[in-house]
Amino acid sequence: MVTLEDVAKHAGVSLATASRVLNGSTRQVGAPLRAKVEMAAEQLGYRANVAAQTLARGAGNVIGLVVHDLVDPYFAAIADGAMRVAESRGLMVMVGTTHRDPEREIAYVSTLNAQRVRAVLLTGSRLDDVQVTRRLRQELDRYRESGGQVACVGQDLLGADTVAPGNAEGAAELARALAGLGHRRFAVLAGPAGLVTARDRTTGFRGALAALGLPEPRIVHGTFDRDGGYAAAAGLAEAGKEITCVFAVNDVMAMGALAAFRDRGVRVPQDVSVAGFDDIATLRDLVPSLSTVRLPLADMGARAMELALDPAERVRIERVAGEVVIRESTRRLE
Amino acid sequence: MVTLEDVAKHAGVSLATASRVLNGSTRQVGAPLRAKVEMAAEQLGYRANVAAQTLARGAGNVIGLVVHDLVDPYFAAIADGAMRVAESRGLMVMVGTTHRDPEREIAYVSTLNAQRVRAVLLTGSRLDDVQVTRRLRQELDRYRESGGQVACVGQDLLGADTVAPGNAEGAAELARALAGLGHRRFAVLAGPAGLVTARDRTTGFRGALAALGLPEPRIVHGTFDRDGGYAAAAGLAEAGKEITCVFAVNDVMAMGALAAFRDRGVRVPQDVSVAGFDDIATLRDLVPSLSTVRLPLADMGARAMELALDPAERVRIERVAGEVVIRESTRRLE
DNA sequence: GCAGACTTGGAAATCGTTTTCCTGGAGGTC
DNA sequence: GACCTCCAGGAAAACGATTTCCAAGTCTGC
Repeated sequence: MVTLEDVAKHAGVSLATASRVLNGSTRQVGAPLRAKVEMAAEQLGYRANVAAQTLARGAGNVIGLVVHDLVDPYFAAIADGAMRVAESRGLMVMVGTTHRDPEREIAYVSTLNAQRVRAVLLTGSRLDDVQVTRRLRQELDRYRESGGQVACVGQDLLGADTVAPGNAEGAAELARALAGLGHRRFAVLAGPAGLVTARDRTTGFRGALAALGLPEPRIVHGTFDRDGGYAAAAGLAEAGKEITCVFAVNDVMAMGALAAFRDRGVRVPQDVSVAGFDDIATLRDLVPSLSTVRLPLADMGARAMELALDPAERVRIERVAGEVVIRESTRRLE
Repeated sequence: MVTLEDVAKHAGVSLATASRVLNGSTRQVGAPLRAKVEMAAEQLGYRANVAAQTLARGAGNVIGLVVHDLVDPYFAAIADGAMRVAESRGLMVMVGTTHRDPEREIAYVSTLNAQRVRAVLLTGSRLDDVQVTRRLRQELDRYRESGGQVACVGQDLLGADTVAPGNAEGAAELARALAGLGHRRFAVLAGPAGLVTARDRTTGFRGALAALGLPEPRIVHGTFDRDGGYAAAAGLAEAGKEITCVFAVNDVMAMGALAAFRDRGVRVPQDVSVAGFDDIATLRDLVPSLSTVRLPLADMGARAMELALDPAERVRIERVAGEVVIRESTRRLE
């Protein structure tokens, strides 16, 4: 293991000079010495020890990123956007996946704190659990006290810079668009009861329907993933036929719903319309193509990273509006 | 920032004792002191400084993971498997995305070396470029000299532990299966010319056809992603009609091909059969469902992580066989 | 009751950098 | 030419842990 001292010795200069040459400093070093140090470093194959640098400088160049599930394209897209920004600034990203376990999320913040990462990005929906949220906030506060930055993608529940998608508003606008197509009797595949994102989308949707004087939609809970959408839609297909339009609170669930209907011979959109939320890129080629609310996921991730990297006095909440996109999976009722 | 010294002082013990209590050690500490230290740490909200630990111990608990593109479900699945193993051992994962730029890959190895990560996992296809491969190997050697472990998912080109999917064999078996369905005139959406994975799958497929005495398939190059599949299939649809089966060298390209055919009124599988490779989970709900070669991606990622974490004397190459899965996108010719 | 073995606690060296001082020489001004 | 400023270079003190070595007890066995 070749250290800076080896390089300095080999170049015949002091440790300080070698450090100044190799790892950026405000101080100047004369050209001849500079050249000697660079030569020596090259010859010996010197690689700075980041742990030592982090210790000495008191701050590293690593960012912590916490997601629920990397395989979910929603998180993959956000992570991708965030990582591009980090890369462009020469920072490494440390990723933790919670698999939707809030305890793991708290544990990750603690670990990332120990790693003295420069900032932590928390992405994904919070649970509607005061206890857990409180403990998470506590852990975050501890991290901030030691100089860390925090940013979120999702709900503004943690007192940190947040990129907040307009879940309720987007869902409401979707509801109005679907009502505009003539739909009256809806079902909502609402995901888990305790998940704030799912709840916001559900209530936004219901609220808009109520404002239009339309009947209450049928609410079906389930998991927030493809299988949850499948199961919920399957239950629906068995039960009543009077529903003309199903809103799944995310695209992946909508994909599951599509599969469930297909397996049961229910045609989409002829027999029932289906809409999702997120506009996941990987799912654009589904047949029928999915009506949904588009969220600029990569941009949201990128923006959150920027917020974390360029701290401000005040807590900043940036709202991101979703854009309703009507495609083939929802039809106009005559 | 509360340090171990603060804790020790607060508990009225020495630094050494505090260290032994809080951060695992072989040495015992008496119950009363132990309790005092734990109390103090709790009260002060002590979080160990990993940079300092890494420096003192000479080895950190971070793993480096290099992927080409996190949004590509292929890499997401591998990364997920790898990260689960890392998590189960209490290790953090630092992720770098190359966006298919081999220079970035080399740069990442260098950065991860500087970070003194315990192991580096390189996933994804190598390019068929001797220069780049040589330089990457050089960087890896430098990393290994300083005690790092390396493992790959993909081709065995780097002299490191490798989990190697049977690309050629899987493609060959797929070719035989498709021939068994009565197909004779094939096209291969072969991806980029220089990409080893793409090349292996293409040559495996061609080889099997040749062995069966079937005519040469038509080879169309393009990018390795959805749009590449779309463009290649689009070109194909314009040109000849005599082709009855199209093999896209990965599922994402096959999805693009499906879309291209659909847009042009070419029915799959009635007019043309389509097969892919990988069996991406997110794509299981495509219509028609995709015939493909299943690769246990998450397991491969997990296995590579295990190889990296449990080093051996000899370089280990583990071959993973793909399993042909025939679904709806390929039909039997009568 | 005592030699030897084992255990527990602490002082201090160490890990590889950065950075603060300090020093001596060069350059500029009057 | 004296004085002041500026600057390149080096010695040494952090940074926050771990770990080696040493000293002082505490057991054990006879």
